[in-house]
Amino acid sequence: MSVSIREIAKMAGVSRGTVDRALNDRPGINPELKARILNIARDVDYRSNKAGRMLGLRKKPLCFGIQMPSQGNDFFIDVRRGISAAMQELADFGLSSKILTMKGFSVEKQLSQIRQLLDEGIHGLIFVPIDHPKITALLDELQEKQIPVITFNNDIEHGCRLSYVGNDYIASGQIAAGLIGLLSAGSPLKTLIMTGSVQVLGHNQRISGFHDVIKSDYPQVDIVDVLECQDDDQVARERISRALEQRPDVQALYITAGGVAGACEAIRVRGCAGKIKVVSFDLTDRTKAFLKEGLITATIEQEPYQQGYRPVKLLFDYFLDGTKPPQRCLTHNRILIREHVMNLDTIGADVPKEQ
Amino acid sequence: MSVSIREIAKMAGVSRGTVDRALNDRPGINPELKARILNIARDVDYRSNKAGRMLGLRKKPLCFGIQMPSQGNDFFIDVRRGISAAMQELADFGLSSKILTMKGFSVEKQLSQIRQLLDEGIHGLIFVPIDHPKITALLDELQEKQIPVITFNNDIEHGCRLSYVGNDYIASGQIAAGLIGLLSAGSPLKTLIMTGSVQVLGHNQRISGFHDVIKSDYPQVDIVDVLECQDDDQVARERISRALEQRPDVQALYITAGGVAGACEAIRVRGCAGKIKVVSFDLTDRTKAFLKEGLITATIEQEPYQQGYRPVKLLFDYFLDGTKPPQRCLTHNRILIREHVMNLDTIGADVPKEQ
DNA sequence: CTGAAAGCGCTTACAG
DNA sequence: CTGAAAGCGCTTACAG
Repeated sequence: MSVSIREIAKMAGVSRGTVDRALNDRPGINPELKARILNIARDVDYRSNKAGRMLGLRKKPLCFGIQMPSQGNDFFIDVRRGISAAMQELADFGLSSKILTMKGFSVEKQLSQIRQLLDEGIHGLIFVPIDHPKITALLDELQEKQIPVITFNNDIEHGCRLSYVGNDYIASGQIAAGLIGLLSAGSPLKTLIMTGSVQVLGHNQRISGFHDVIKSDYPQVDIVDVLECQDDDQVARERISRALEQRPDVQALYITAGGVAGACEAIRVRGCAGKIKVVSFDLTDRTKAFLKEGLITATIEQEPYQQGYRPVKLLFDYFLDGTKPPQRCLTHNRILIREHVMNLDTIGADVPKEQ
Repeated sequence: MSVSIREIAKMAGVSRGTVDRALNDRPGINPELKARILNIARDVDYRSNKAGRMLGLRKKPLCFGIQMPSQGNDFFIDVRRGISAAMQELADFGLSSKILTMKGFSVEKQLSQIRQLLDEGIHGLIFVPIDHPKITALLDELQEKQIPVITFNNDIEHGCRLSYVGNDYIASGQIAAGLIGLLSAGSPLKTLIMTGSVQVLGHNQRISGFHDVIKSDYPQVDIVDVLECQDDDQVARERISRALEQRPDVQALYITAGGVAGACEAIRVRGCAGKIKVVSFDLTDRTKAFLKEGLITATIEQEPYQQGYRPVKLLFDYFLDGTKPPQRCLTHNRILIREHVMNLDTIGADVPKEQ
């Protein structure tokens, strides 16, 4: 509980309005006076009180725009839970949001949806960027317009945003390799990789992180092939089925992205359930069922709830305080095994579920 | 953004003070009038605004008492980080705290420290209870005095508290069993258990959860013995050393509590590093080093930061809103392997570390 | 360029 | 039992 604006006004012998102008870089104040006030504020280590600002916010309520490729993608169910929770928590402080979603990754769609949000009037933007020059250009434009941006789930290589909340794809690939290594128990293990698309940076990073660790620490693991399934279950089913036919010696499958259900079904049909070790990512309802069944050995989850919750909170705090979040807020790579999902209780205190 | 108290006052044709008396069960109001006001509030779905209440709080600032056995226990380092973060976040709303800590588990010490906190004047209590009738009795007394309590890290069987934040010890034992089962790769695995104390409920639950899963799902795993080390590294070193001498066929060690460093040193001295699979709990600096070395195969962490952060937040919200938290807020059982700790980045977005 | 007033929603003494 | 006023810290029009 530090000093209030009122006390600084008293010390400087001016009105509270003038102190406010000095502290918040508002126009219309004598530069010398401003400097004097800022000095006093620094001396007494003034920090604006959140409760006061929060109440004041209701006069000019904030609105955030959110854009994401969540349609038809179960991963985003928990993301949306996180967003809703944060919005509910902050609704009392006047925060509202406009959410636009799309199916799949289309640069044009993303651009037009963000334009729409801007037209409708938003103070900040939260979205899952596609790594494309047009999006980078848009980010530059937003910076000009003083609209802060937080990316989540996927980051953008070049382009300025306040922060990124999400997975470190290289690290998650490394952890997958560590798991496969442990599961090998020191014996040779022929491993197949199924990836979503070689065009997607994150998928490739999950392969390169995996590859590096296998090469340096688990030489007994032999990567026999890398298949692509375009995140499509049907394609995954066919490719995996064919691969197992051609290579009956495959003992492990590492899936970097989508197509998990298709791959698992192919394994089951060939009678290999439980014989082939499967490591996947994320935890959809289908993945959960395969874990219970013992078909998937382990899955690595990336805290989707937090990926929705945190960006909203961070952006709000930025408006309230000017608090700058870290450049990257990495979510934890949660290894989940059968016993995690057999027991509903073990969800984690940060992920409230409906009771 | 719902209606304000002012609007309800207008609808009821009374003053705001009267509405306040009705809504907050304050004395001195005509019962009929109160009922009428409450009806209106229900009709318009009135919810008090947090920002308003938060600002009002500064007149009668809240103070929480915190008591825990953190002295000389590295597990509590992250717990304290979580507490500090929550306190800093809420300082603007007038919250302060008094923290008393002890070394080990003494019922008398715990009682006297809590008495001291009560004497100094606290509005709510957060602590790690010892499961003992005297503590249960104290909880009853606190309920009489209307002082809400949140337990964390350890719960108390009988006794009323607002909520518990911490591990589900049975579930964590089950997950440890799942890990050992996977590491066995289907072959027989002679496994030794080292526990802290057979007097401690949590330690026993970690054994029984482990036992149940092994029995039903991994019959190839053979539990050869259960040793006790009193959470003491010296004792652990000796017991494990002797056990390995007598039973050179041991292939895995499951450690339910403390003494991890002692046990690991014994394994290293006997030249069994990497040959014996070790599963432990929590992540101290020493555990981290053994994971990097490859001596510990996996450790199960229980979100210590959240165990400090959440209770403070939940108790504050309770005072602000009357929001009742769930009976139990379980923290996630995080399986950590070597690759998690090789890379500092993968900490998790909910655990801000100093950069 | 500066000040005085009103307001955000809720609570709390103080009058009546 | 009820009301009118003042205040929590900050912001924002409106005067001057």
